[in-house]
Amino acid sequence: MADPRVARSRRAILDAAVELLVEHGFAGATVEAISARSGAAKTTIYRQWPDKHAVLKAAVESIVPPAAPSDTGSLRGDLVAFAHDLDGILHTPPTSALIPGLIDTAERDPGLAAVLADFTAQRRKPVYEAVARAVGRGEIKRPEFVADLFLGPLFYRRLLSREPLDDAFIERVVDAALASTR
Amino acid sequence: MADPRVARSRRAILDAAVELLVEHGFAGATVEAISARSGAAKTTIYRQWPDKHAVLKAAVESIVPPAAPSDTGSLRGDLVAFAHDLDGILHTPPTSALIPGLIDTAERDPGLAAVLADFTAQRRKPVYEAVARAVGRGEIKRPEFVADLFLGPLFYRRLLSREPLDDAFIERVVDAALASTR
DNA sequence: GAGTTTCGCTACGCTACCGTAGCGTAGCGA
DNA sequence: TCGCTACGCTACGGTAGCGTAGCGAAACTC
Repeated sequence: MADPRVARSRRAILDAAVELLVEHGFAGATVEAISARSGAAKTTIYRQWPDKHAVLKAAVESIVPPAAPSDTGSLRGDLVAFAHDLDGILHTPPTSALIPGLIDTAERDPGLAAVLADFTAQRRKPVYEAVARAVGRGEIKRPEFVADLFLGPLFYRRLLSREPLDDAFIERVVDAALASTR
Repeated sequence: MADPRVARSRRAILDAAVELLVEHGFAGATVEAISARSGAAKTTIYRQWPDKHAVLKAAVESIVPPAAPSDTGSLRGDLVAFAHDLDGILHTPPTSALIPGLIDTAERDPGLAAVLADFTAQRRKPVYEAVARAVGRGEIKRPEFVADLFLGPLFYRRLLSREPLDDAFIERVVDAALASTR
């Protein structure tokens, strides 16, 4: 029923596309380069997707990292755990190298904007859940904005100031986010 | 001595380049499009810059916004003022539309990375100065990381969560940054 | 094993863009 | 006014990339 050749070439193509996006950004991820690296013929690529845009979108979608749920019993512990998880995503490929290009492309591409929104939501969801638990425990009083206060400085370091997320910084970010909730 | 024609065409070319970067990103800012929009011939562009890359770099450099110094007497007041200034930069062209592309391009282009670093430094400098004054007044005790805690959430909203910087949010960001310094 | 489907390959047509050359013209400084 | 310089224009050569067509071969299903 299901021909394994389709899944095989599909995976090879998407893997090659992700590699090229990581190495050279959206400008360098051409159909011909994807074909050369994946070993799949250009015609095979166009048999599975209507155009280049669809290939790249599928490639990006194929690596949205799953949320990492964490319930340590305290909001502080949860946030520190999330921060370390996010540190990995922000500083190891493929996600690391893909985020800047995705943010830029999303500015003018509704389809990829949706993918980026999905990625953002994936990151915010466990934060919201941890905050909700903390509210339930009476641990904090003003839960609004916590996700922005917490995630903002972590992304800022990756995208703008280009400094690492060391433990001292993470502790401080968590402290600041928590301090304003009381 | 100085031929005004050079400055005139230079400005027309850079203005057109910025417009195209704003509208279509780096991919759409081609030399031919710049020529068409500016009214300057393609040859004139190549008389002033060695290649396309140099033109785009000059275009980006031409719009780095100046720092807005502010000294209200309290760190809180200074930060709120900076936040409103940054709100303008993050949400009105040309800077607004240029930042995502600049961040992405800087990943693989050392020249534009320097331009981005300059932009970032422009934003951080008055924050550092305000923090130094606050330390001098004995207003805060732990000045490190304040710039990240303060600027991070503001950029995060522009780039990732795409929510506006309303007054309630700005107040909260400032509160959080301040709370962790005591 | 027979029939079907997917594959890789080669070869295109087409467009967009880069960067250059040569020419005549118009604006500029002195 | 005169010489110089920057200009716009047209025309290139060359490259890269998109998406398509037709074919025989290989892999898969049943």
